[in-house]
Amino acid sequence: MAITIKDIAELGNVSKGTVSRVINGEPGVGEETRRRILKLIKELDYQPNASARGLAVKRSNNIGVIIPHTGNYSMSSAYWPALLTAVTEKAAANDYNILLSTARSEEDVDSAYRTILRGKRVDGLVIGAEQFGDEQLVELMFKNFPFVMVGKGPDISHYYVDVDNVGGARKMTEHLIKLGHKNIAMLTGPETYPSVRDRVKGFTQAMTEAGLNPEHIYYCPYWTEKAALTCKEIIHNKAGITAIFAAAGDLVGGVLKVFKEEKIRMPDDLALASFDDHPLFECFVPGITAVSQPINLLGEAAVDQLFLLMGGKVPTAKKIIFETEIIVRGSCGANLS
Amino acid sequence: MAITIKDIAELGNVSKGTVSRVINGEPGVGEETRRRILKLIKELDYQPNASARGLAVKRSNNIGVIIPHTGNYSMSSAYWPALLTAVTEKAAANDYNILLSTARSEEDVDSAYRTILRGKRVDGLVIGAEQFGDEQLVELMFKNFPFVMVGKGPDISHYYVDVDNVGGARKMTEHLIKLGHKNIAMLTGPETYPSVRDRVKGFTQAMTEAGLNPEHIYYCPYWTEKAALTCKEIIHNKAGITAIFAAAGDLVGGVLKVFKEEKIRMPDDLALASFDDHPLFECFVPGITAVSQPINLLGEAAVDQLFLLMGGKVPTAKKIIFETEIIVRGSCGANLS
DNA sequence: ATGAAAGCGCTAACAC
DNA sequence: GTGTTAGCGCTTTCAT
Repeated sequence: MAITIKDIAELGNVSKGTVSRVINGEPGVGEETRRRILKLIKELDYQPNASARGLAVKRSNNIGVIIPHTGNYSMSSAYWPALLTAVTEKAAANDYNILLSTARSEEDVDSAYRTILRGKRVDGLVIGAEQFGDEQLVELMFKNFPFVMVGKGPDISHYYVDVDNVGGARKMTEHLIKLGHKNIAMLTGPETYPSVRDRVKGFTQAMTEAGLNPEHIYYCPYWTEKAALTCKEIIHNKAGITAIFAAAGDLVGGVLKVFKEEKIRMPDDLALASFDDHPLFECFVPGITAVSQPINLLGEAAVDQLFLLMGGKVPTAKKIIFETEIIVRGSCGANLS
Repeated sequence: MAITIKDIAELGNVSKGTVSRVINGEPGVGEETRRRILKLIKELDYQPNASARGLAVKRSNNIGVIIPHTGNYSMSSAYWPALLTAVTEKAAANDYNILLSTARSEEDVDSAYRTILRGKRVDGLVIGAEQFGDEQLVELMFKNFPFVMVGKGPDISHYYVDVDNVGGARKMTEHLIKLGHKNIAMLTGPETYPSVRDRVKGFTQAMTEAGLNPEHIYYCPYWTEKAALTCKEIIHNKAGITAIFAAAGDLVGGVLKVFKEEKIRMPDDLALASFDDHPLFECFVPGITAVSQPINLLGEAAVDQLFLLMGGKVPTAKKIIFETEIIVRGSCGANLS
């Protein structure tokens, strides 16, 4: 039988109330008493029961994380795992645990939503944008439940953290242009995603400003096989394209596979740039130039915001945007010294 | 204010007890009543408070997962994210949530241990082997706390799931030998890890049986930079080595980086094989031959075992071992049709 | 089939 | 400074 606050109280010849005060570091306990109880707690290796405490204070000390099904062998991007790690660490530093929910389908999202959110299992939520539908988001907002999104959500304006997708895509496109590419194709995710739209915007801006025509934009689900198919389309449309900007880590695998199959050499036959970096990218010959996102910062900022929200405070900023960095490698033709 | 069982009871003109029975699908409730209460629950969107229920039944319906810090951009392996996904899914299917703890250091492990395990936050634990020290494992066993390890733990004999590391390494080594390699170096993890020892064993067996000398075994932490350094050592020791067997996904990045730097071509200059597959491996030219582990199965089996343990049952097998599969690509010189 | 009531382990308000 | 007590929302006997 596990040891409870009552046991400690009896053994220490004090009341449960006093023990509770000691546990929570509250004032109003004699120095000697406190020391004695603390010693007892340590000796008996007592830990307060989380459910009981949760019931009493109406807090779970858990924060829920809802992200897409990741770690799947079919995903070559390390984005979500990295984010999860950052969030978990930051939460742990604040004495919060992570309740995880990975969602593959719409129903998963909904069931995650029900089990995790309801029943006060969590005090707040970090949600991978694109995971929730508008209705659910609206419901959360309506209930005034604390949550922050990672990545800009649908249309709904709520607290979120994100990278500067427009800027990142723009910088990369400018880099490509500077290297002499004029006919650049953009391979990107589903058109409905705000992040996709922003990346397209950045691409379009850079192209237009350089007097080039951003006509080759290919939307494609984040799915290797489909990316490969779309890549083939790009290659075979004979539009004189010299560079492909794969605007998401998950798409790069598909492109690389096609390059391999069709013996396309980077950067001479075709240049390749990625939005999202991966440790293996620098192992390719040439290395794959990529827009690198500060995922740790995203995760930490998300948790910071969430804690503010959970504390009933109003964060100063509704969104927190981080800059990206281009990691120049050889895949686009840069002259690497 | 959130709606409680009391509200439902009053609105339904029944007692809380009856509502409780309905919620939990227990018998002893009239058909009409049950229907009525169910309807009410749905209408009011009622979800029982997890803490309260946990307190009453002494179960959290959470299972804890303790794995190494993953998703880190410095890790090129998808092993832990994939495992986490599988575990989460399987748990969700049984109405259990995942409480995550990623541990970077020894202290992290200990704090994870304290916060998660104690206080009945979780009813059981899935632990990435190599995460816990012997003392903690012993403590868990002593307390008779249900847990299963993924990967064989230190010396302690407890329930675990794993792949056949000996067999996998052996198969890969035989593959290498069949392709004509005689002087093969094994680059592997820390010597203290049971999985490492098993892989070394498999390698040694295959070499010895072929009349070859398994003398080139290099132990190295799972850390890209160190792997690169060790790889250079292998290359420069001029022992006439023709193939490197990197016995963990995390090491492959280091090797590839060196290959790139030193312009070593696979498989002619040096062959490369990996233990652990990754979606990007097939994108390299040539593709990287790898031992593929059935990570999903591992995760599911771990949860299955854990549920048995949690149910007070004694699983029929103390360990569950899965076979690996070699994915032959071009990096070792195979003649790909 | 259903209600009443005790109790799970803790916190918090109030007393002294 | 410390004890007492009343819940928190649920399950679970035990009556009826």
